[in-house]
Amino acid sequence: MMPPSSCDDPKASNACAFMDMLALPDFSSSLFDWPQNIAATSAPPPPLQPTNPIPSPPAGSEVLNTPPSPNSSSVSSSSNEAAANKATENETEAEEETVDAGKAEEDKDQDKAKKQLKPKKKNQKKQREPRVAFMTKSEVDHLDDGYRWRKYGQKAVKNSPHPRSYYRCTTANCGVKKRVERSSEDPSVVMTTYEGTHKHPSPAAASRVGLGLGFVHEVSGFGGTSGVASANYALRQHQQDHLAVLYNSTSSTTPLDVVNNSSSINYGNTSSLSGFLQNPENLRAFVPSRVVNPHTFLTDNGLLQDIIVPSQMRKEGNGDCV
DNA sequence: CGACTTTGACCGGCGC
DNA sequence: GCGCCGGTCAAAGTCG
Repeated sequence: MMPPSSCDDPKASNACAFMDMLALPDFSSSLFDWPQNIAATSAPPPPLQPTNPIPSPPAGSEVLNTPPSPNSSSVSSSSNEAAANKATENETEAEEETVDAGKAEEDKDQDKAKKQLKPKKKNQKKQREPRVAFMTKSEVDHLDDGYRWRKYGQKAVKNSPHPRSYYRCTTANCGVKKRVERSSEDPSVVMTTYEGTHKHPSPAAASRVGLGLGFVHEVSGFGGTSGVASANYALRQHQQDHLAVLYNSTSSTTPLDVVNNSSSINYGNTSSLSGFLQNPENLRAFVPSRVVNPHTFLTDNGLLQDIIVPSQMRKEGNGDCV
């Protein structure tokens, strides 16, 4: 079922590739104390811990990159923020209500009422759940990431012939959500956004002990790991060979990190998420303020280590890994 | 029959 | 204030 994990994959130098492809500023000497020879550094991932088995994205697709559109930070956060906040509120309330199982019925009714009347609290800009997004090249919209999702909505996307689908983790008390939409430029590209953190093991992971579904957990400081894990999983699963962008929308519009796996896609229109990401300038501008601590990244077997970066990609930027 | 999808409606935020 | 838009709900339909 599950494709072989690529943890032990020789694509370890992804971190390096990551930076290269992004043509990021020289973080190695400024922001952080980047490890030398990242490529070499990405040593074999330590035994994965079943800590936070996170989701895993897709099966049967190539992870490309994410879609935060430059102008609209829709994917990443801003525009979604509002709704997200709203949602969060609802979720929070829901949780509180569910505390008392005996009131299940009542809650239901209340929920309804809530929805209809919305006496919601205001000025409570709840913190957005950590979000991670990535693009994959796939024929299927809903990629298998190891978790079970229920579709709860679909909306037409402006300026795009492809609708956006909304999924929620079916596990009780797990508020993780996922948004899936196809790129308007390249229909073969699926943009997936994970929001929130799973508080339970992945069903798939359960039967996949040792597969390495815990690494994402190591990427601390991101504010969340589910999405990251999912993305990682996806990447691993599909051995994508494209650009993968992961960002944490928790912090407004700053992506957590961007991982480039390839440059085979050419999005000319920067007004689109994909196009935006294709522009190194954009990436550069996006990442710096919140670049993930390389140490965490590399030494903890974080994202990069899990994200597959084809050798061909490693030469995108400067070519050499510091 | 339960789980999941579809789909139209609703709601709140935001920009004008 | 109004309209647009993203996100969510929930009834109805579909599927295994």
